[in-house]
Amino acid sequence: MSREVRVRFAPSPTGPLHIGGVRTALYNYLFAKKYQGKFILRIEDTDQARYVPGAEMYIKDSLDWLGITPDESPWNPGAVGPYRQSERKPDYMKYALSLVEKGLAYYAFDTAEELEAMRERLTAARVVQPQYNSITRMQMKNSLTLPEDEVKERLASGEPYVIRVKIPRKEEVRLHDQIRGWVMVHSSTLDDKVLMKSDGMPTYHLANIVDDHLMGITHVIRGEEWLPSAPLHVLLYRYFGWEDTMPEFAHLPLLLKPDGNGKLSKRDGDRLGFPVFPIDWKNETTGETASGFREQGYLPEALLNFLAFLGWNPGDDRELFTKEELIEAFSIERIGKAGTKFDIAKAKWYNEQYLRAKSDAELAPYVQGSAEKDGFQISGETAEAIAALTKGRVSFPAEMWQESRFIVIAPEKFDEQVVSKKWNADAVQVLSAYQEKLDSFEGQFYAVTAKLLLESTAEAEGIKLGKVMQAVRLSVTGLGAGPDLMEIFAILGPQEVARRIRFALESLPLAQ
RNA sequence: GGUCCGUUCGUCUAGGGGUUAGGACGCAUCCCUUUCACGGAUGAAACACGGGUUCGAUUCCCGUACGGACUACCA
Repeated sequence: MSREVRVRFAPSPTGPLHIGGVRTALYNYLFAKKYQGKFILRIEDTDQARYVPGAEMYIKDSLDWLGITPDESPWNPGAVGPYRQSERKPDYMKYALSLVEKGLAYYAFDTAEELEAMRERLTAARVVQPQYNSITRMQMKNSLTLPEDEVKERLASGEPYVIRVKIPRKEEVRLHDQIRGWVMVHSSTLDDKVLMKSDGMPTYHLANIVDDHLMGITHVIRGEEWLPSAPLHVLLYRYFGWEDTMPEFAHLPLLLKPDGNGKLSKRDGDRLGFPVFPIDWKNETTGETASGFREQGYLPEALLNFLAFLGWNPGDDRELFTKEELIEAFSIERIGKAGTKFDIAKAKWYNEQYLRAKSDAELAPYVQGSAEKDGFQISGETAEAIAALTKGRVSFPAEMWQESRFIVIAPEKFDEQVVSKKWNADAVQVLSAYQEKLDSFEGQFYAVTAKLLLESTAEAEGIKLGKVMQAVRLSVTGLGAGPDLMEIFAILGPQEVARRIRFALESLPLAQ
């Protein structure tokens, strides 16, 4: 009988969640849902110095926006809470001490200066990797080297100490990773990592193992940056006697910068012209805002789809997946091994696909919102018409309004390049006649109606419509290019079109 | 430096001992369009290198190169 699948996303609230973290969360979510398991959010706030207020809510808001809401979290706790490590503080010392009792960990009293001196001494002695390990620990101040009485005395006097894990001298540590297969590391390359810090808080390594065990985590899906410390984690499971329920590991390939080298970092923010955060993040100390995908106009379902394909693929040619389809298709076996460069052009393409798939009614509020920011109130009807006209031409919702604001705002200036090239006697002749016909027009004014009327006008004047078409567009929109002109006429209505044409005729006298 | 991980078109990737090495983004050309886009079609574009193993390696093995992660009382 296999256990219920339980996975966790465990960010530390040290700032805004970056997009790589979002992908990790997504993969965890997809995996959990695929197997009808639970997706847990655990806040790893054991580093008091780096704690950033607001980061927790940012994480929650980001996940909510993308629809990858945890089944258990600080905000909807399950049975294994609390879900913030700072609130689980008493547990960790207990577990660390159990290791000390078993002789698998020890107290260490070395000061920062002493540690630094040790590293310098080792470096001077040409030791390739100066570290606190099975060899050097015998020259340091710890419960392995100090007399028992002195250790007790130091502890009783309240002297600061840490608890370090005792890594075996010679041992091959084997670790199975679902993406990379078996990974072998020799314990001699590992150091005696700190488990409990002198402030009484656990380090990531201890807290992570204890919590994953206590929370019944079955699969650890996390970034590749954790692979080097995974052998230590395996060792800890063994030391605690939890090997039989040790989770499966899957270390995800990293998200890389699109330019140059290295992993995509928070600093890359707006440097590269695209966001690396899911939603806007305002830095309270500097007052600066790092932009997010949401505010840039990315639709959550598009970003989700894009993110899923960064390092994973379904094995066939399909690329457009709803969240439900992703859940159905997802598997750890199909996650790639190599790092993935972040290509914003593809994200944009996904956004276009999802934008076009939306109904005009769904898009209307976006148009109304943009208009309002611009200082205009427009009706739902107009907004829908604009959406219909522009959604196939743009990448982001806000561009629909930008593409068509001349519908609401009559042009006062005209594109000079188009004026000089296309504004001529023929155009003036056709437009003069057309505006008169529009004035006397009665009945429903559809796009085809507008077109028929324009065509017959040009014909009556003996002028090829194709020669003056751009001038017609110019007179009504002020521009040389844009959405289907006749559809625009239909939205404006005959009177408004006629009025604009007259304004253009007055504003643009023909040069003699 | 050390340990670990990786390497198919510019990018995301499929594939896998014998293939015209497939798709997508982007790019180019053409078609559609009385504009610009959308859409459609076509095209250019890749198995890092060197050794093995094999009748045959892009695919398996080893090495090299290159890239990346880690190397804190940070996660």
